[in-house]
Amino acid sequence: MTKWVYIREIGEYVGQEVTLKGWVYNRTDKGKLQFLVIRDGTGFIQAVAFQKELPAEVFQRAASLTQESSVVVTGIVRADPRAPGGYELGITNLEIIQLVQDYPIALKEHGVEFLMANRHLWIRTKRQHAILMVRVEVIRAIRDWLDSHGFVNMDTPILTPAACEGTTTLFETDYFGEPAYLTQSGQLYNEANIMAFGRVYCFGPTFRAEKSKTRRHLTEFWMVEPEIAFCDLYDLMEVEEQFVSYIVQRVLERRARELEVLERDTSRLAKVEPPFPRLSYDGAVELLRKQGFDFRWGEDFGAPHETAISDQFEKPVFVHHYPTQCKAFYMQPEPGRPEVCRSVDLLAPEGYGEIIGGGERIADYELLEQRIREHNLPREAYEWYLDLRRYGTVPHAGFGLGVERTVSWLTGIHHLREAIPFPRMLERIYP
RNA sequence: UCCUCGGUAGCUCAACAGGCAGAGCGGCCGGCUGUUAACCGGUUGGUUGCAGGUUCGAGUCCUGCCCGGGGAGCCA
Repeated sequence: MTKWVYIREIGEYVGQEVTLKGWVYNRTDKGKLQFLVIRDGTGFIQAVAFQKELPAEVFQRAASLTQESSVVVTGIVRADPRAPGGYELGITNLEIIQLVQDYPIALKEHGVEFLMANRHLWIRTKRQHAILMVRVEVIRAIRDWLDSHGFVNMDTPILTPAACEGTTTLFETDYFGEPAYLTQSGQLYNEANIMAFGRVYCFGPTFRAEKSKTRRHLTEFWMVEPEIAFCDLYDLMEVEEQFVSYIVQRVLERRARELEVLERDTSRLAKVEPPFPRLSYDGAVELLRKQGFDFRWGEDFGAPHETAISDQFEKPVFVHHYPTQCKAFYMQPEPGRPEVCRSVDLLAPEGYGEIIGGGERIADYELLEQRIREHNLPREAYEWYLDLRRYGTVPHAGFGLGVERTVSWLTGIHHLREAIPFPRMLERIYP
């Protein structure tokens, strides 16, 4: 029995006979010569079967293979410039685990509806595999950077008793006869956690029952939310630009092959290093008006506005000091100018929009209590949150980074439904 | 919720002004020792989203419904 190896490490076995276990991605029939593309989850490799060099039944099996049939292939690894990837396997034996009939997805063009209905199979294709491996790297980079910069992972509940931010729609569920809601953010709990642990982050799925039907929205998406005690708006922006730059450079370094499969132009990504440009909301409004937008001060930016702003910069751009009225109740107002608050969003280049939202939180008990009243929030649900300002309050800040939007930007894909294995969207919960 | 585009073979799409429902891919059969979503020849394949209506005749026109794409608002 020859050694079972993974395609990822095939280059280490040139000249040796090895065994691969995987699936037939495609077959090209040349009569007395068969080209098989085998995938095993770690990569793709061409395997070649010559009729002359094989027992008749082995060649016959190779010639009978259909797309996505599961196989165990043994052969000699050789470097060959004619093979995609530079290596190929000269087949010496082949066992079929299952011969597949009528695999639905051809390696041709398909429509969105068909592909989404077959998402469980679509993820096997090269392009989807590459996108999801970039996602893997983004998530690893997030954890590595935070873990090595004094943050501790302190996860927050998914089932919550009340809205974190009262405005957006919540998914309601039954909690032993009481209504409970799927979380929209772990931030409020993070604020409790920093008073115990200093620097924390939570990382998990987030749910928004918004009836949004755009390329930038999912109803279930993943968000990492760091929160820092003794931190103001300006400290926060420095953390964010270090963090995002690390993620980008790490993906460029370790997922170059995947970005090549995706034909991503990486020249702009390579420039993503601190510092990022900083633009106040006032400055952004001025910039928009210069470009001919009829924009009223006090409104939040829509997608076309975000794109117009980020197009002016090569790197991601911070927009800070939004009007207090368009941000959440806990945002710290700017001293001496209460109509704006110490919030900051990070807009990705190339039209990928807001990937981070965050800011400095209100530390003062009286002011926070007043805001809860102004926003008509149920006081009793926030009693524990007010305790954080009663017992040792400190200036603090935090942010949330959307994983799928970040992956979409880095991979250059058009729609973020491809940035998660099984997207949950409006009117779609299958498969 | 609103605006907009669409639904025809397993898939991607044609079908003029209402007049025999077609092609490519896939599948199947045959050919080829260097293919890269191979190529060549043959062949198979249809409740035109659903329900009504107009008409000698409807994929095509009308009404309602269902499903999907793109966008807006809101947000990461």
